[in-house]
Amino acid sequence: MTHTQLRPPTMADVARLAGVSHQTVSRVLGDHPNVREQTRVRVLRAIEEMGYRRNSSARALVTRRTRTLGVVASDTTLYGPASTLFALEEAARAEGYLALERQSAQTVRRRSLFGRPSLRRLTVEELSEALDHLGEGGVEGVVAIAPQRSAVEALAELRHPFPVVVVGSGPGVDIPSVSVDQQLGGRLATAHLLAAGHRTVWHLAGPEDWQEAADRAAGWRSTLEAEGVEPPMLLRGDWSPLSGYRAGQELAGWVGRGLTAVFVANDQMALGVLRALREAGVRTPQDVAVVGFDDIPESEFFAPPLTTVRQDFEAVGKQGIALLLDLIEGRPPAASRIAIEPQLVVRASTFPYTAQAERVPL
Amino acid sequence: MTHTQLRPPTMADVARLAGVSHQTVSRVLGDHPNVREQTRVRVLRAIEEMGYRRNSSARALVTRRTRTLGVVASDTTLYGPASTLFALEEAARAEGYLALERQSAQTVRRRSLFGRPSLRRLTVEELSEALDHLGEGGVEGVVAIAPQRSAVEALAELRHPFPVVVVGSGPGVDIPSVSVDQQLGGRLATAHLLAAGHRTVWHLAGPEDWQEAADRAAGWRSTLEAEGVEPPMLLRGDWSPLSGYRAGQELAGWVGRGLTAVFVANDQMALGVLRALREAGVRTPQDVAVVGFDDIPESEFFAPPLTTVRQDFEAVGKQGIALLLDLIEGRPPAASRIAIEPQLVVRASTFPYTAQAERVPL
DNA sequence: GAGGTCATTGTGAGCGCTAACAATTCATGG
DNA sequence: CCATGAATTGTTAGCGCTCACAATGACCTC
Repeated sequence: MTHTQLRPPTMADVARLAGVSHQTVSRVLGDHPNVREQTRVRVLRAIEEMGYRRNSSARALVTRRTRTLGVVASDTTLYGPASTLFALEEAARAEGYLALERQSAQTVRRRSLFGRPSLRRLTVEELSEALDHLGEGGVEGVVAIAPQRSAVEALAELRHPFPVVVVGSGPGVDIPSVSVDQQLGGRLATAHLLAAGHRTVWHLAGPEDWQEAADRAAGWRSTLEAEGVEPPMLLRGDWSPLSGYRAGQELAGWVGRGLTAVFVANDQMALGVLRALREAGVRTPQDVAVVGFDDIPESEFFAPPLTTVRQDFEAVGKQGIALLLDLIEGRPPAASRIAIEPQLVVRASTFPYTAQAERVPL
Repeated sequence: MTHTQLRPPTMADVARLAGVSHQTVSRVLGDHPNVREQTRVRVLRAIEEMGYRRNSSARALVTRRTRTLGVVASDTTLYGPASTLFALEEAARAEGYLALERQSAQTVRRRSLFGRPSLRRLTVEELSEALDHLGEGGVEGVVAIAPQRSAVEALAELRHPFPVVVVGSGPGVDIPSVSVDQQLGGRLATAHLLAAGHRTVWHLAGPEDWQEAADRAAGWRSTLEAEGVEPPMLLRGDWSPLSGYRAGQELAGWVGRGLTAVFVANDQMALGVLRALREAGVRTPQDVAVVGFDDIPESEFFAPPLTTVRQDFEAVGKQGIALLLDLIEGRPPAASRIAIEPQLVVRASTFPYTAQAERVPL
């Protein structure tokens, strides 16, 4: 047992031991300039000797600053939200803040009967309760990792005594936000496939309610339309490998009937698609090229290694915290809608960009 | 903008509006029994009207309770630590606590040159700083997700004014801990392969410093030795798919020379092994059976689907928080070394248990 | 040597809340 | 009708800290 149950020493105790007033101790701790070196050393020694630490509650009470930020997240078992969360904590720490985490959905069972937790919509009540909870924890502001449109809308309705920034959801309701430019990602993926010679590109999208899913699909659609190509039927999954597998089985049925390339809205579903195609005797990329989204650490080792779109979560975290701090400090924020550029990572699941430069437009 | 910059109302403000004393307001908020219903309603209405929230710092100052727990983690991009973190937050919330998160390693770049962040050892200084930081955030206790032996040792040395519980590291230094029984996991995996008819089982272990890696290897070794089998050369990786890929290339060279089964210490490395074997023309499971560890959501969709060992992180989180709270409240903990049982999940990367029941002992 | 300036230290108040105790009200029974 | 005790409400004193201001003393300047 390396901790004691005794009441911890106070500033006054330290002051007494050092033979100064409590205010001088406070000054030393606050790096106040006008303290004689000799006094400073004496105080520091006393602090060391007693193992003194300032009481954060007392400080927060008088300064009205807790130096704590809240993070609300829903399904943090997904790669994107999880990566964002860690980037946020890191950025907050760099700014001298602590991160209070709070998942807003109730127990997310690790996997349902067949491989994946079911995605839950965030209700207004859940979000409201989460914000209240964080508020009672004394946060000065909150970053919400809210990729679902419904969540952002709920956030816009809610009243709270601190600023809130949304990350992970693109333009939508009028809330300060930071996100990766998902439409651009969709365009990059689709254009890559078209440039490799494919006449058209199919798309397996994410859940309807997710802003990111909608944006990726919009990027896909606009790229096709700009080339005068009628977008084929859109498939939907729930981000899970299993849903990708099922969609892949369906896609396999279209091979030979115009399907040669698929843009899948995330890497996990792409994994399922790859497996379904393989089981159906369809080769990747010879018969069907596949592009994913996210660039999870595993995708480089899929069979075959997956071409995908990488998102810079670190940048999202940094910008999100920067924006939130601007709001907290009352500074005019540099921008209240920040978009980060994604990046295409080409691997073996598509033909290299240069291999079939000849493209046949319709 | 849904927040105001005005000074928030205090209990006294509410009391004035409701025509009672601030203490009565406090009583209402604290669900104190002896408050007349009529008064209660009046106070509640005033609270509602002013949008009043209790000041957590003031409460914490006088009650000496912050209802906040800290979590230190190092590499939270790995599946295990990440899952544990979320389980901890959930369990803490269920007990009415908030979770203050703090990563102890500095910036973990998402991926180094070739696919993975490098694993960092936690130094005593880093851990010490992390605990200090959390301490200044007012935590009542800390859960450390510390799978590295060096981290646990550092923790044992450190002096801190609150209880600390370690999760994810098995028995070792004398610190209260909760973890999955990794040795049992190693035994399950190895016994499964032996029972399927393999003469021996190779092992690709995790990094040397990781307690989990050591325990899994120990379970593997003891199972072989109990059967009178001399354990083959042990390979090491760093948990990443890339390191698995490299080890897989080496393993492929041993096929035909007694290698028919491999137990890989985590699923990500197993993914790399599978790819290397495939590229070398080695079939799984016909030529070489592979077992992983962790049961990440993707492993069901690997090529082939991976037999692996599932860990119950939710249980780890619950037990970890329960143990920490016992310590905080000064209750005698039920047990200060808790082990959770892992579970074998059989898939196509090994022959089903029943397929080759005939086992030929040496 | 009086007056001024600066560096250094101390004093007092009060942040918003809860806990302990004091005061008031109300119903009841003798 | 008044004592008696329970129910209800109010009063007071800090929790440990920072802020504003006051006090002290050393050192100049003319």
